This record gives sequence, C-alpha cells and structure tokens, in this order.
Amino acid sequence: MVQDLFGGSARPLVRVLLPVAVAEPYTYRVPEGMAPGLGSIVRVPLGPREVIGVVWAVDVATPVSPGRLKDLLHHYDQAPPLDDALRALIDWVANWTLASPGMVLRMVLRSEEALEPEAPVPGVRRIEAAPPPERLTAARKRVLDTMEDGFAWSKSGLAHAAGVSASVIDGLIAHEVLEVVQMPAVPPVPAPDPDWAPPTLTAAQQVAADRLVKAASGGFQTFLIDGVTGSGKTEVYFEAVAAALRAGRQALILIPEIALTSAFLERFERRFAARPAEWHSEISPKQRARVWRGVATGDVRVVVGARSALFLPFRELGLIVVDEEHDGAYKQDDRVPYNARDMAVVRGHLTGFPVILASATPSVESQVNAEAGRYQRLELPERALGANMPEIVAIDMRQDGPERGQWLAPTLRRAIAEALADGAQSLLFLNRRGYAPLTLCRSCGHRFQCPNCSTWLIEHRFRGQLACHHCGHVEPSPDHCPSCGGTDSLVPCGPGVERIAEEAGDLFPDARVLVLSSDLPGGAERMKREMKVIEEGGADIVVGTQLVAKGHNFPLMRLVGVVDADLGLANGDPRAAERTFQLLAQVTGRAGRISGQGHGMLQTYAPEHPVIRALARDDRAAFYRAEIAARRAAHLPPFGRMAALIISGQDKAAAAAHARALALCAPRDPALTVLGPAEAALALVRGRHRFRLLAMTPRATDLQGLLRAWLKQAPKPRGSVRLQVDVDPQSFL
DNA sequence: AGCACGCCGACT
DNA sequence: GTCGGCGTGCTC
Repeated sequence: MVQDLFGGSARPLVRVLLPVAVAEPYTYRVPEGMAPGLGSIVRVPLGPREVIGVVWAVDVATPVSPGRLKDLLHHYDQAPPLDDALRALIDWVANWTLASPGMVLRMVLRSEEALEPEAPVPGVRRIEAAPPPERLTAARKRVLDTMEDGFAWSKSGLAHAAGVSASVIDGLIAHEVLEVVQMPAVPPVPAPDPDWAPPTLTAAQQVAADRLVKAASGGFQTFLIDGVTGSGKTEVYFEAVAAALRAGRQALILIPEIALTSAFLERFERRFAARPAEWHSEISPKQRARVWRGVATGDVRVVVGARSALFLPFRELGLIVVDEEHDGAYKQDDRVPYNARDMAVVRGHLTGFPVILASATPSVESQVNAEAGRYQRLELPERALGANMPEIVAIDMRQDGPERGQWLAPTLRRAIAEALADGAQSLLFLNRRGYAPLTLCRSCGHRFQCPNCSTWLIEHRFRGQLACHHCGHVEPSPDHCPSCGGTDSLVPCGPGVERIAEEAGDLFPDARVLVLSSDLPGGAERMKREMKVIEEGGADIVVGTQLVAKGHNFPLMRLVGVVDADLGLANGDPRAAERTFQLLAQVTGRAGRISGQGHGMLQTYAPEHPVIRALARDDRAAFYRAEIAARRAAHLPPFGRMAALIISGQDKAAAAAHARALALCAPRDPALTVLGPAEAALALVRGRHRFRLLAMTPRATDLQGLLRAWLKQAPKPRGSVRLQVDVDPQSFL
C-alpha cells in the first residue's frame, strides 16, 4: 500500500493488456480485496463498455493523470493466469507481425465463457429411502432397473438408456422417487493412453521415432520429418506424442484443413484409445469453452487443431507437431498476419520443448533451415508396407499433343485404357473448375468479362452459367453474342474439369466418369458420398481439381494424369514453382499409394522446367537445389524478406502519397528493392481501394526497422495502414 | 426535420 | 476492436 500526498492510501496500479488494437496496456486501479498477479485475467471498464484483459505488469507508476484511472471490475480467479511463456509469446508475435499485442491477445482469449467454471449439469438420482412408485409401469421399471448402479444420471442420458421419454422421468421426480441433483461437468475428452496400440514400425520409421522419443522429454529442438507420401510420418510423430504424454506433458498437433480432421481424429483414436480435443473455427461455443478450460487446467492432454490452436493457454505443453508444414493454410492474412508453423517453433523456443514439422514436400524455408542445422532432419525415403513410389513421366505436348480442341495426349489415353482394362482407377487432375476458362465470340472477338472484376467469366456447363471465380458473380449462359448479336459464334476456349470429363466420356463411353470439384452442388455431404463411391470402386475415371490432392486416400487409384502441369508455374508469385511442385507431388502421390502399383503422367509444354524435371525424374533434391539457388540469387524468402504494405481507405491522394514516400525511402538502403509502387499507384488510379507494395531485402531487421520508422514519422493517411511481413523468423531465435 | 451512412478519434 | 460524435446528403 502506497501513502499518497494527502495521507490516504492509494490503491496499487496494474497495467492490463486489452484485446483491442492499441499500442500498449492500459493502467487500472486495483480495488480493495482484489489481488491479481501477473497474467491474471480481469474485467475492466473501457469507454462505454466492459472488456476482459490480462495483467501485464504490476505495481507500476501511473502514466496517465490519476483522475482518468478506473478500477478493475473483476478478477477471474477461477481461471489459471496466462503464464510467463505465453505472455512472452504474445509480445513476440506482436513484435514480429507488427500487430498490436492486444490483437494477439485476442487470439488467446477466444472464449469468454471459459473464464467461469462450467455450470454443473442438472441430473437425477434415486432417493434411496423412497419406496418404488405405487403404479410401477413397465417404463418406470425400466428406468429404475437402469439406475440400479446408484449413480446420478443426466435426464436425457437416462431416458435414452432406459428407452423411455423424458416425461416418465419427470413423473418419477414428481412422485419423489427421483431427485434432481447437480452433477459435476463431464471432462471434455477422456485421457489418451500412450501405450494403447503402439504400431509396428519399419526400420527407417523406428530410427526417426527413437530420436523423437529421446527428445520428447528434453528442451527446445526443431525436427523436420521429411518423408515421401505414404512413408508413415504420422505413426512416427504419434510416438513422440506418446512420449510427451508419458512424460506428463500436453501435446498439440496442428493440421492445415478442418475438412481433414474427422479422418485424422479416428486415426488418433486407434492409436491412443481416445479422441483428442478438437479446435478450429467451426466448433460450438460450448465445446470451445470446454477445450479452452481443459487445456488451461491440464484436463485436456492432446489437442488437434487448425492454426488458431497455437494460441491456446496450455498449462504444461511439451510438444507441438505441425503436419503438412508447407501448407499455406498455416498463414493468416487478416488482422495479425502470422504463420502458425513459424510461431509454433517460436513457442517451443520460448517455453523450451521440441517442435516437429512434417511434410512429404517441405517448404523451401524448412529445407534451408534443415541444411543450416537449425532443424534436425529425419528422412523417411521409402513408403511403408513395402509399396513402391509411382513412376512419373512427362508428356511433351509439343510433340505428343492431342488434336486441336482436345486435351488428353495419346500416351495418356493409352494409359487410361490400360487401367480400365485392368479394372483400375485413373485420376485426371486439372486445377480449374468449370467447363472453359474463357468464352469468345468467333465473329467479333467479344470476350465475356466480369462486371465487377477485370477477369474472364468461366463457363459452367453443368449449371448453364457463366461465373466469376473472384467475386462470385454469375449470369446465365448466353445463346448469342451481346456485342454483335451473332448466334452459333460463341466458342469456349481452354479446358476446365467439366470439359475434361466430357472428353474422357467421349473416349471411353463405357467408363464411369466422376467429377470432383469444390463448387459441385450438394456441399460437403455429397462430397463425402462421392469420395466413398470412389473408394469402393464405383468410378473408373475421376476428374478433379485441387481437392483431390489432400487427405483422402483412393486405394484403387493407379494412374494420375496431370492435364496441365504448367498451370500455376507462370504467375508472378515468388512461390509459384514451390507451390506447383508441392501440389503435383501430392497429386501424383495418390497413385498406387496402397497397392504400390502406380504411375503418373504430366502433360507439359515445358519438360525442361526444373519443377517438371524434378517430378519426372523422381529427384526432389534437384528441385530444392534449383529453387534454393534461384531464391538466393533473387533475395527472395528465405534469403530475402518479402513485405507487403497494404494501404486501404478511400482517400486516394493520401494513399498515393504514402506509396511515393515508401518508394523514396527505399533507395536509402542499397539492399532494399521496392517493387510495385507504380503498380500500386496504377491500382489506385483504377479505383481499387487496396494495393500492395512488395519490398525485399536480405535482412528482415533492416526492412522492419525501416518500415516501422517510416510508419511512425509518416503522416497518417485516411483509412488504415497495415504492414505485413512474410518472413521465416528462424534466424532470429 | 429526421436519419442513414461513413469517417475519425478515443478508449487507462 | 468498438463506440459515440459529427458532417454530409438524401427522404418523408
């Protein structure tokens, strides 16, 4: 207690971080009888409303005039405080992403409900002293028989178990045979058993698993499990999870897609006899609160979740696994722009536990980190179960292309025919939805364009529509040209999956052809059904977009034909080659995954491109060598830093002035090249409200410092300014 | 006049 | 992030 000038006792002050986009924590008075410590979760007044926040510093001097100070409203003393390591992570991530710490805290405090203990569930129990009811009907007898064990039951659970309706139970309560009691809330998930079903591992898997198990009880270390499709990475890191559990620690497994969780959870259950807790954007508020609470108290031992699970308040986290670490879904682009893969490594470093990254096609960043010795590489070069990797060949479309208006090369057609003859499945992969990406008028040259965007409209023949894949605009398919009025003059240009399916149907009229594309009517349910149909051999030829690349195993798939392997290589994204390589490796890896009898064909006009050559020669190392050299030469990530300054708002003149300011400050650093102010200015002239500047420098600290200083001194434009830095932080740990 | 909307600054 | 205040412009 501090004596103030007037001899009265001044209340101690604390700084509270609020889930609000302000630069620093705010100061509040601690009222009598409240004793929050570092990390305590509190409720405070903020302007006209109340918000929750976390105590970031205690016993501080007031930075604002005492007259403005307000009192803490409440201390959530039932909720465990955020520990030092988690608070350090919040500050670290805020500093790294240039977001306000409050916005990072917001990702931690995702469930206000979780701060109060879970309300007990009302249940019913037999009143022991009470005799059976006078009229013991069959239904009533079933209820009492079910309750022989003497335990309390939930009403609905009891009704279900006894096969009666809830009114029978209400009747027994009214007759004072049963009483209503408060049952403690059920734990969110049962505890997993690390020794339930240990797998039989191959020699290579065993070597990797042994190293992980050894590291599991130790401090920070990052592993990269670099294993081909089907090599059994999951079994290997499950052993690390088991070791963490045995050591009394919690484990977190991050996976990229929500859509894949259910299959993954089942797999986990087979190994550990219990489902892990689930965490992603779709879970119900109640379950979210349960998992959050359970993670904080230690009742939940393993969480499987999407990137946001990284910010859960684990009590004794001892391992993070990042599965498919190369996946773009780990990046968040809005609010706090972070990559959960990198922040997982940061969390492991701050708390002191191992982190495992796993992929069949690791990101270039992780390959470089492994080469530099920052990550321990664990290689699984062969498929488990003795299956062979598919043989991949490139088809040079300049020499072996089909006739005009057709898209499947003769070599690929022969391979499909062979697969059909053997009763095996083929997958034709084309990452383009719809029938044709462009519709053209042959007589006047009119091209159908989106009224909102500057892109072409994609024909969807099954639906009879033209659609814009950027904004969702749709219009009915035209029967004449709106420009010259010509009928019969409209021609579709280029293929989409629908058109490939049509061609396959024409070539093989007896084959059952099935299209898999994310825009199929019927939603997730239909998709599940279709996947099952394929799995059970109900289709001969599957034509699919990107979604066939992930998750699902097709046991009968023998041939994978990539219709346009060059698609995606040409766009200006610095990661275009890497992404294409990863996608095509994943897709062709679907072939013969179970049978070991598979092959892939890549239709290409650029057979000498490093991506195509690496895939066709089954020489992944060659791809990474070429890509790493190219990145190094161009100062691209992970050697250069790529940042995007996004200025959004209505005031074009102010935003344009900012673009010029950045362009002007760039030459001060000879290593900094600013690409894009001209494009950005152009976008502004065209009336867009957003643009990007891409800036690159070999040293991230330079770029960050430069941009931060510039953001501080520059006049604030109307609208908002957001800075996004896309850089792998390993070199700063 | 009445209000819908967008912008902007404050929030301890 | 969220709120209230305020100016602008449109409608009853």
